[in-house]
Amino acid sequence: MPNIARYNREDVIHKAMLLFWQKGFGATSTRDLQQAVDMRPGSIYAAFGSKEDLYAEALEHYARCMSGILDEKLAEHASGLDGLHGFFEQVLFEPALGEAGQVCMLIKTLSELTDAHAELRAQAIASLTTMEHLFTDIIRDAQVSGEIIRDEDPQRVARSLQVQLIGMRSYYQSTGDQDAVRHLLDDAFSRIRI
Amino acid sequence: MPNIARYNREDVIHKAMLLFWQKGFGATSTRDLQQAVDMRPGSIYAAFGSKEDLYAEALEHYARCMSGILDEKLAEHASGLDGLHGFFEQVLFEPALGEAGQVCMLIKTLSELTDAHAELRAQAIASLTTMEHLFTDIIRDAQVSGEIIRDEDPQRVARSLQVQLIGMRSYYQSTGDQDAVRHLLDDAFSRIRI
DNA sequence: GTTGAAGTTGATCGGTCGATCAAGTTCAAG
DNA sequence: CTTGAACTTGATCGACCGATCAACTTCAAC
Repeated sequence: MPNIARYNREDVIHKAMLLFWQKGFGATSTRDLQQAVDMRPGSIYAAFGSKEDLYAEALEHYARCMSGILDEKLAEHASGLDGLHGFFEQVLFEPALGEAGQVCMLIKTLSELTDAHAELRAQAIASLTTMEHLFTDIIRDAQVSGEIIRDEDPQRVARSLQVQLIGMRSYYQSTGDQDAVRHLLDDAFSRIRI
Repeated sequence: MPNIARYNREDVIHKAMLLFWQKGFGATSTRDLQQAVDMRPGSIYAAFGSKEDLYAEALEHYARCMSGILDEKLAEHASGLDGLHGFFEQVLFEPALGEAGQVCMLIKTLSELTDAHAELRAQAIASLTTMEHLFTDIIRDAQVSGEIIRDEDPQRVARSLQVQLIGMRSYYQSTGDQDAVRHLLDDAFSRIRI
């Protein structure tokens, strides 16, 4: 029937995600977005509705990417715990997604936005919860296979790891001290092993 | 000679700090500040120079408050490690400064601001480093007094605690799960004791 | 009481913000 | 070809941004 869309939706969302992630929601202007995705305002608003809607899609895309990276790492290692360790390593040091030393986009969202954007906050919280559950499953499996002592609540261990990952990413982006973060990472995992 | 200032500088900085901390640098408008500190734009700019300069003073004030809280807690406990534990507890659960469940203002600053505000970033990093050094001194003393095993690098232990505090504050503000954070906090300290 | 520097006020500056929309363009369907 | 719905374009909207400044007020010094 009509004219065909000249943009690739996934590509646009990915580029918007990288820009939002780097600059934050408030500091990213619609002009910045127009340039980053090479679309004019009318097209963007027709395709995505509003800046907030586009951010929501970017956030979902981010969470999907992180899950994808975890899956990759789990596939690379026979041991789930090694896979999780690899995931932490990649997220911290070989981002492949965005720049090195960037804080988690979910955490950055929650840090920046108030209840004036309650939906985006809720979405970020939901994604964090999902990640925690993925971690918990890995820890539980590691207990079954004897890599971790069994008498620890797997959810508590997973939560501790997630908290430490959040902290390490903040610390790394502040100081850029890769050696220090390496030690923190290795300590975090050696504490729970065997 | 002249007219006397009708405002109390410390009080204004404190109110500005609370607002900046809650909303962030970019999302806090000069109108918001005018209302919060009950001053007109001309007076604010005459007294503080610019929004960025005022933020710098607010950030310094925040860091001073945190050091003050740590000093209080150290004075309350005979053991430095107990004092540090008390500091973590207060910062997480009885803020007294600002609202409960608020992310560290230094971390929030670093999360929000890019190199376009390099001076504010540098200031936040410097304050974080100062806190890490304070933690390190406490850990070293605790090793001397036998509360912690001696063959651990005190800086690494301090860094681990700081990273966990950063992570716990983010986690707490995301989930509001006080019990979970309580356990994380107790685990963090029980891991290093004796 | 007069002086004048310090402090205050609120209107106002140019810019940028998120969002809109009439006009123009494209292309599968008939 | 012609049609017309889908899509794109860029000018433009009102709102708000950080910052400025001329006019005004205050009060210690003389």
